[in-house]
Order: sequence, then C-alpha cells, then structure tokens
Amino acid sequence: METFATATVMDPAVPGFARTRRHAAPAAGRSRPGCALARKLAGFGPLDEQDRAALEGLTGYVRPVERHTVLVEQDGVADHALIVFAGFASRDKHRASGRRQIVAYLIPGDLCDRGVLHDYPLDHTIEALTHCLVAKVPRAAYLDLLGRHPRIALALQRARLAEEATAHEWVANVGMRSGTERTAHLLCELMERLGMIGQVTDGQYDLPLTQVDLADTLGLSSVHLNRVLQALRRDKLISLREQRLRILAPRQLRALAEFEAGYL
Amino acid sequence: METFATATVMDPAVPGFARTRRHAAPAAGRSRPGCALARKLAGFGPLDEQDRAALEGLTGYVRPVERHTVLVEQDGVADHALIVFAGFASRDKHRASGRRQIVAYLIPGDLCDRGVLHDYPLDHTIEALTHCLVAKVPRAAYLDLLGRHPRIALALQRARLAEEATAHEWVANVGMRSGTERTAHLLCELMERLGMIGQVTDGQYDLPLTQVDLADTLGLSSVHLNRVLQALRRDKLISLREQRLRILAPRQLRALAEFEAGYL
DNA sequence: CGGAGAGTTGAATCCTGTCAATTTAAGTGG
DNA sequence: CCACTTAAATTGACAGGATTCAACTCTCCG
Repeated sequence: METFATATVMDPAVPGFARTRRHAAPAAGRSRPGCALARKLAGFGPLDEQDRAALEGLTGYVRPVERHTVLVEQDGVADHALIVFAGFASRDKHRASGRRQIVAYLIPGDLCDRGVLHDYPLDHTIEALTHCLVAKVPRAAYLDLLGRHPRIALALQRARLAEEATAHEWVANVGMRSGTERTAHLLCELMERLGMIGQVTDGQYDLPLTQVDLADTLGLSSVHLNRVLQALRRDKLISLREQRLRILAPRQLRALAEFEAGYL
Repeated sequence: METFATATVMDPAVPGFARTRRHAAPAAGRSRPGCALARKLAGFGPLDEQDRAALEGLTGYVRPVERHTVLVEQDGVADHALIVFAGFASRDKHRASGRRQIVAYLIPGDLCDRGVLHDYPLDHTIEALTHCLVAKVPRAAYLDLLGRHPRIALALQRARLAEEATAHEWVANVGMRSGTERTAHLLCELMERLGMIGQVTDGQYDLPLTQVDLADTLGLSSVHLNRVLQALRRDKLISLREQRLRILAPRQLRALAEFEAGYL
C-alpha cells in the first residue's frame, strides 16, 4: 500500500479533467494516470520493463469522458477494448420500471475486452459514474499487445478470475447480508481494490459516487442507504464527507461484513 | 428443444444411481449421460465427430456421488477438472452464522476447471445438491483434451462467458427484483439452461432441489419462498409437485420476471 | 435570485424474516 | 404391517427491516 506523490490523476493540469462534483477532494494517495493498470497487473503476475513500457504506451488512447456517458451500449459489440485510467465506471442493468442495478465497478486499471476477444454482445451497459479518463484501444492494437506481451496476457487472465470471484461475492453480498453488512462489505472491498492501485492512504480513499449509485449497487433504496451510512458513522466505523471515505475501525468493519479479501 | 428418448440418466440400470428423494419422477425429456456436455458445447460452437468422441471418452471418469457431498473444498486447489454429467451441484458461500448463499448452479454439462487452468484456490465450496454423476478429469488429461480439440476449447471459452453473464444476472436478480419476480426469473433461467441440454419437454422439467436450496439461491427465507411458490401456483403460472416443474404460462412468467434469455 | 442535484429526515406501509407448530411423505426396524 | 423417525413442505402469528412518498436542507451554479 505504498503511496506515490507524483502528479495526480485529478490534477487540474491534466486537460479536460475538471472536477464534476462541487467539493474539492484532497489529492492525497493517488498515482499517475498510466500507473493503475500496471500496478494492478503487477499484483497478478510479474511484469518486466518492456511490459510496463507497452502499458504506458496505451496512454495515447486516453481521453476524458463526462459523467453519465455510456461507454459501451447494451447489445453492442465493441470493436475496441475499454480501459479505465481514472474515475469510476459501472456495468448496469436496467428494468422497464427504470430501476437500475449496478453489477460491477470498473475502477482505474479495470477494463472490458469482451467485444475484442470474443465478439459477443453485452447484456448490460457500461457507464461512467464519474468524470473518467478512459482508453479505447482498437482491436488490432489490443491483440497485438497481448501477442507481444504474454506476461500481460497472463496477468489479465488472472484479473479476470478476480472479476468472476467478485461477481460471486456480490451475489452473496446482496443475497445474505443485511443492508448495513452489505454496505460495510462494499466499503471493505473498495479499500482493497483501490489499495492495489495505490489509491488508499491511511485507511482513506476517494469515493466519488453518489448515494444513489451506492444504493443501486447494493440493492437498497437511497433513503435506506443514507440511514445505513449514518449508522456506520454514528458507530464510529467510518467517516464520509466530501467524497472522502475514511475507515476508522477497519477491524470492526471487516468483522461486521465478514469480509475476506481472498477473492480479489 | 428436441427430445431424446434413449436411456435416461436416472435409469436404474446406471449403477450407484438410486433415487435420493421419495417420489418417482417421470423419465421424460432426458438424454443419455454423456450427452449434456456435448449438447451444451455444440450450442456455443460447432463440434465435429472427433470432438464428440473425445467428450464421450470422458465418461470413463464418471462416478456417482451422494447428495451433500463436497466436490471441491474452499481454499483448495483441485488437480482435476470437475464435470457434472447428471444432477445438480452448486457453488456455495457460507457465513459464520451458518447462513448459506448459492452463487451458481452446475447442471449437467457444466464444469469447473479453475484449479486446472490456473492454480487459484476457490473462494467457495462446490457441493452436490442432489445425487450426481460427476467426472473428475485429471489435469493432464484435461489439458490434453483442450490441446487436441481447439473447437472444444473455444466452445468452453464461450460457455465461460455465459457463466459470467449469469453471475451478473444473479446480482441483478437478488438486487432489484421482488421475491416473486426473482423466483420467476430463476425458473425461466433453468428452463432455458435445461432446454439447451434437452431436459425440457412441453415446458416441463425436473427440479430436484429442496425449497431450502431454492431459498438459499434467491436470498429468501424458505418460509417466504414457500409462499411465493404457492402464489405462483395460485396464479396458474406454474405447477410444481414431486420434483417436477411445469411452466403453465411461459409468456406471463417471463413478463413477470422481465426475463431475457440473451445472456445465456 | 432561482434552479438543479445531492443529501437528509419523518411517517406510514408492506415485504420479508423469525419463531413455532403442524402436516405430509418416506424410510426404518421390530 | 405398523409404530417410530426424519426430512421436507406448509401454516400462523408477530416483529422488523426496507421501501415509498414527501418535504426540506444545503451547496453549487447560471
């Protein structure tokens, strides 16, 4: 959980990346743009300098997108791989009633290459939950990358396993935990995942999601989620203001959620 | 949805495969043991005769297991691939309180090759929900199969995509559907999946699960699930007795669940 | 100053869980 | 063949978590 003190993702110097929300979140604990993917993959398997250089080369495809942008349409077959470099995106399912369920988060370093590897249409939408920096890598370039860098390909395979495990964990989370436990579990998971890309410092991290987003993730109403968060604050387990989450009692929070990081 | 009228899986002639539950379920609509996997894979990509023969060869590894048998231990790294030939198995997560959540079903033709392909420990248990016929294929033999039969490997890849999509669908199911809708959705999904392996006839299929199993799948209490089933019966959407489910009003059931088969 | 979005609060409702008891059907052993 | 046991399904009553509807605050922004 080392911290990098270089130029941050949210740095106003990065063109086209003005803050969406009102509050000025502190810039602590973030790493430079191209870093998240490399850091994450390094956690799944060793990378050499050439691998890292290749990943760095992907930054050429990066572009900023606004919040609520639909990155991949449902039923569409994308001809490019989508890599998130900064911000939060999500895989959503929608009902006729308008109700929404977020079934996965894409945080920096996460990607979707379904359309490229297999040409299967997606059964959900991928949407930017915050202002994001995303790379759309053309099929040819992406396949070339995998072909030339087997270590990267291997690490990506393992990352995919972690994604599957996460999906299963989410089923269990909404299926057998109470609202409070569920919320605690998600916060623990995010700490773990963000930690892997160096975006956690002192048990704190930026959580740029609205309560509606969180509620749609956890299968709760936003009203109820709000009360759950208040309870967690009241019990001194977390503090959350201005998009910044601080885990005050990691041990107890994990115990409450029965969180086991093994699946990540 | 063609039907095969050959020797059935439940056939008493198959050694070690006595019925677990009390009721003698009708034998209609089932196919012969080795067939499910081939049928399923054929749905994901073309197979030739040699491929089918190779799959048929796996039946040598098949053995019967009793209900409640733990097929793969949590945290264990299996040195074999697990293929279900008959019966229902499940991936379960357990809490300290004893509460259980089923995060996936393994029906005939489904398999788990995690331990073989990557040697990652499992974050859940695989358990036989009914008496089953399963094959434990040694790593070497399994890898050899994949190596010699690229069509099979490809079809398995696509089957894996469907599994991922199913996991996401389950998150959405427990997250944003009511108990009744959830249950309807699961029944629709099972009809679809069992249909792909020829185990649905006239909108009927065997559902050898207890209400506790179903409840643990859907994140409901068994008491409530029981009432949900009664409501579905009362509304003439389904009939369910003696392990046999009949979908009386497919259209309405699908509408109720907002079921879209696309993800499978 | 007004509007929009996010967060917060209150009250009433109801879906769902828990506890407990009962019924039903199967399997067992005398 | 019949008590006895056990697992599964069913029912009733009650409590409680979660949703819904609404109003209200707060901040940022045009």
